[in-house]
Amino acid sequence: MGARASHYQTLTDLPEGKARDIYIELQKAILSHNLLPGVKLSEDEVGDLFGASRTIVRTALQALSHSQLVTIEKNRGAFIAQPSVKEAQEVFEARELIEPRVAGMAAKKITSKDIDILHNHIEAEHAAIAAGDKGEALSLSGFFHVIIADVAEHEVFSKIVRSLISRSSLIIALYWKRLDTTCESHSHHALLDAFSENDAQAAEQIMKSHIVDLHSGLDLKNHAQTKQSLASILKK
Amino acid sequence: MGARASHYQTLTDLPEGKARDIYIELQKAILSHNLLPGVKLSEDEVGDLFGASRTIVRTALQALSHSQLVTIEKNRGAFIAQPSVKEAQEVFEARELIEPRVAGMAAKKITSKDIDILHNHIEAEHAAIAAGDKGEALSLSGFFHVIIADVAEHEVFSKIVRSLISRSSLIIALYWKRLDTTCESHSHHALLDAFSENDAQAAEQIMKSHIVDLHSGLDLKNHAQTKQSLASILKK
DNA sequence: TGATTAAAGATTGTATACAATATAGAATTG
DNA sequence: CAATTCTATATTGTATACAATCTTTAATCA
Repeated sequence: MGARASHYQTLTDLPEGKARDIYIELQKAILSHNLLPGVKLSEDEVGDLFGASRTIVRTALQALSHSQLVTIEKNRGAFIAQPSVKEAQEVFEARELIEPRVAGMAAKKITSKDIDILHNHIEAEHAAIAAGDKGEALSLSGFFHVIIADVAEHEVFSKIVRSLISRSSLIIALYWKRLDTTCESHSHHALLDAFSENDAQAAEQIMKSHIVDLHSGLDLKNHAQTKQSLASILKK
Repeated sequence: MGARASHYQTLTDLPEGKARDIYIELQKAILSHNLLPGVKLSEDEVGDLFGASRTIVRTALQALSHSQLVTIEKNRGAFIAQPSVKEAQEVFEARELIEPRVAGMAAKKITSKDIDILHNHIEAEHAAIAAGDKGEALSLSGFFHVIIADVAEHEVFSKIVRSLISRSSLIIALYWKRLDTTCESHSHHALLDAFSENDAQAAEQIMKSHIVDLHSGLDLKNHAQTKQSLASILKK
């Protein structure tokens, strides 16, 4: 449970300060589907919302743009990114290559403390589902993968995985076709078992099929372009 | 030959304008080892050099920071990044996983026009070596890998590869131990052969051992921290 | 002399004013 | 009435002024 908050942190290298705070808040809203693809992030609006000047807001928005969660169009402004079908394919192809390797590395290094964290994480996910908070559940299920990358203690892979998972959240917002988001828990439990036994090969295998399964849950024909307002939602 | 310039472009999503120009110029200087790890990039100095205001310079520096070519320290400024030994290891481990896959994909999609481009690229590399321009030669040899990623037509992998190769340039500046930088040409030629025959497996295999070989050319014990001035060099 | 402190200078952090551009609405024209 | 042009408004792009912080130098003290 307590481990969750910390995982919103590190997609960005922004130094501490308001810009970083804004980055993290917006990221949180995006990953939990409170801000949907296509929504405009006006500099003034964001600035008013967080009590920051446009200078600061721009720093945060540019950082989000570099993380590919936001698209900045010249003279038009910043919008929540809308990954194309091709990008969606590619992101999951990349995950299918990289995350199994990372899971294997994690299996070799994992400690009992890490296993506890992952276990608690799964429980938090269940709690969120029980509470009907789909966005939070989705966000948690993504961070499960991030924690694994952290366990592997490989910063380069970890950053790549973070980026791919963030983008997956946008992709899921646009293209997810299944009604149940809970089906994944099975894979996550299976992973946990493999980790407990330090079985790198099994972890790798399970992760691979887990991601293939997620990939197959996308409907990559539908183009669901969205549009909606901002301030109302962010003020949780 | 003509293909070269275009490959300095796309590590950044910066919209066209001065900030992007500055980004590209600084990147060029970094990748050709005209700006070495540790060098400070003062906002005023860069601004004077390019005739831009600090606002613009900061945009460029922040973008470079997100590409991990530059490190920004709060209240201290921007410096050319100095990858640690651990980061160096990790970057090459990532390359060993990702680039062979990308090479395999490229082998399946490559056209005769692409092969010409790669061929010309190798010749340009030779020419640079003959002209004694080591920095240019190194830069070109990195971009060889980027071109392959572009041939694979996989933007997600391509961006990752670009990022890893850029960082490799910094790593080589700090840790390269061999005297000959030309040894690689053999691998590049071998790759070209595999591509010509659309032999994905061979391409994958050759790329893997090529990167392992590059990795082994690093001395990951020495810490060579550098320091030097700026404006003199950038004014080519 | 060596170390510590204090002041001066230089550099980055932030807010804001103004310019350039895009957007939305009104007026005009066929 | 539809389409287009024009005008007013709102939004982003950029430069600059001022504040906060760090760095360097000088001065002080043991």
